Amino acid sequence: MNKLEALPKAWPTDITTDPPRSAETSRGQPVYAQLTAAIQTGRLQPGTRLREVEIAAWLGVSRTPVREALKRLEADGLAQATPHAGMTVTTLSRQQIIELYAMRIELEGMAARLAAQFATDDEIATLQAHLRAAEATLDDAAASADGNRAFHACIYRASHNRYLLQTLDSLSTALALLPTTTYDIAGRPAAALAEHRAIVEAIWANAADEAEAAARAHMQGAQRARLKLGFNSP
Amino acid sequence: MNKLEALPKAWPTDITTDPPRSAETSRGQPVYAQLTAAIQTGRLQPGTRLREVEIAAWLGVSRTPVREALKRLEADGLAQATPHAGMTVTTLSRQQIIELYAMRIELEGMAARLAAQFATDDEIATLQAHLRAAEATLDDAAASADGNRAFHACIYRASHNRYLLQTLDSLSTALALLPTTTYDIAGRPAAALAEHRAIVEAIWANAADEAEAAARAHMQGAQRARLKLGFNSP
DNA sequence: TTGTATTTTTTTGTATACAATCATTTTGGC
DNA sequence: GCCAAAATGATTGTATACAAAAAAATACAA
Repeated sequence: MNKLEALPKAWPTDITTDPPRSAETSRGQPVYAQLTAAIQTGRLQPGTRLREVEIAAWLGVSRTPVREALKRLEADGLAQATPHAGMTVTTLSRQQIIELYAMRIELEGMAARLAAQFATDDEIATLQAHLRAAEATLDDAAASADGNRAFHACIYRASHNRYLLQTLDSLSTALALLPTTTYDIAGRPAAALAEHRAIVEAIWANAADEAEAAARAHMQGAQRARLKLGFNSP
Repeated sequence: MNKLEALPKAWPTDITTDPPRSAETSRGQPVYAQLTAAIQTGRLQPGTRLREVEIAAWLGVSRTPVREALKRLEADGLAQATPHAGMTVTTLSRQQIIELYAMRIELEGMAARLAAQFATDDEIATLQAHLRAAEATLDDAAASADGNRAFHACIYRASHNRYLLQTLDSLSTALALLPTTTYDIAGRPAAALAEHRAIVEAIWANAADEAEAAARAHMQGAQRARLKLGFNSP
C-alpha cells in the first residue's frame, strides 16, 4: 500500500535509488522476444518485410502488441521503417559493420577497464567458468558463438555501468543481424578463447590498462575475422 | 477525487511547434517532440506521472500515438514504466549521473578523435561558427546551454559514425533531465568556451590524440561542475 | 480506533473498426 | 502497342470500445 506517486511534488522517497532496470521484461512482451529470436537465428533474413497482420496472425495476437514490438525493434536498429511502406529487417552495409566494430572496440575496452576496477569476486568466478565452458565447445561453432555472447555480457555487467551495458547489448544485437559468425572460421574459436583468457587474467589482476588493451585487441581480431567473411550487400 | 488534485496536473498550454529532432522525424510524431521538449525545458519535472489520457487530451490526439511516444521515451531512458502503474519521468540518481558522465567522457573523446580524422571542411567551419556564436552569449546561461548542445551535436556528426552519433545523442538527452545546467555556474560558460576552442583547434589540425584528450578534459570539467550543483535525490 | 474485506475508481493492455496513403493494375485513348 | 490516368488493393496510422489489473476508498466488525 505504498502510494508512491501520491506524494506531493516531493521527490520519490523510496529507498532504492537504483531502479531495477532489468524490469524491461516485467511486462511480458513475447512478441518482441519471438521476433528477435527469429532474426538472430536467421529465420527472418535481413530485408524481410515485417507485415503487422502477418506477425499478428502468426503469434495469435492483435496488431497492437505487434506494433509495439516493431517499434522496439526499430529503436534497437534491428528493423527499419519507411513512412507508409512498412518495416523490413535491417540489412547492414559494410560501412555500418565498420562503424559497429569501431564502437565495440572502444566500449569493450572501457568495459574491461571498469571490470578490472569494480568486478566482484562472483563476477570474476563467472568469467572463469565461461572460459572453462568454452574449452569444451571449441569444435561447435554455434555453441562457441552463444558462449561468446554470454561471456561478453558478463563483462558488460561487471563494468557496473548501466548505460554501457545497454549500449553494448544493443551493438552486439545489431551485429547478430549478420548471417554468419566469426566462429565459422577455422581456428577463430581457439584464437578467441586465448584472447578471452588474456582479458580475464587482467581483470582478475585488477590491471585496468592491460584489461582495456586486451579487450581492444580482441575486438580488433574479431573485426579482422569478420571483414574476411564478406557481407550481404556492399 | 482529492487524489487527482494532489497530482501535478499542470500541463503546458502553449503548443510550440518545434519538431526539429533532426532525423527519425520521417513519420511525423509531434507527440514525442512535444514530450521531450516539455521534459527538457523542465515543464515536466522528473517524477511526474505520464498518463496516456491526459497527454492525449492535451495534444488533441488519441491514446495510440501517445503510447507510441511513451514507449520511445522509455527506450531513450527519459521515462520509466512499471507494469500496470504507468510511466513517470525518470529521476536520475547520483550514481546514474556518474555513469552517464563516464560514458560521455569516453565517447566524446572518441568522437573528437574521429572528427580530427574525418571531419569535412564544412563541418570544421560550422564548429568555428559555433565558437564565435558562443562568445556573444556568454552572459546568457540558457542560450549558452543551447549553443553547447548544438556544438557537441556538430562534433557527433563530424565523427561520421552513426552509432556513436545515436548513442551520444541519447546520453546528452538523458542528462537534460537534470533541472539545472552547468552553465548556471558563474564562470563555467567562459571555461567551457576555452575548452571548446582547444577541441576545435585540435580537430582543425587533424591532431587525433590532442582532440581526444581535449574532449575528455572538457567532459571531466563538465562532470566536476555538475557534481558541485547537487541533485534531486541522493 | 483499527484492521480487514469488499467495492469502486482509475489506468493500462488489447482488440478491432475506420481513415489515409502508397503501390499496382487496369482501362481508356491515341 | 504504348502511355497516361483513374481505380483498386494492400498496408500502415489513428481512434475507440472493451477487458484486466491495481490502487484507493469505503464499509464493517473486532
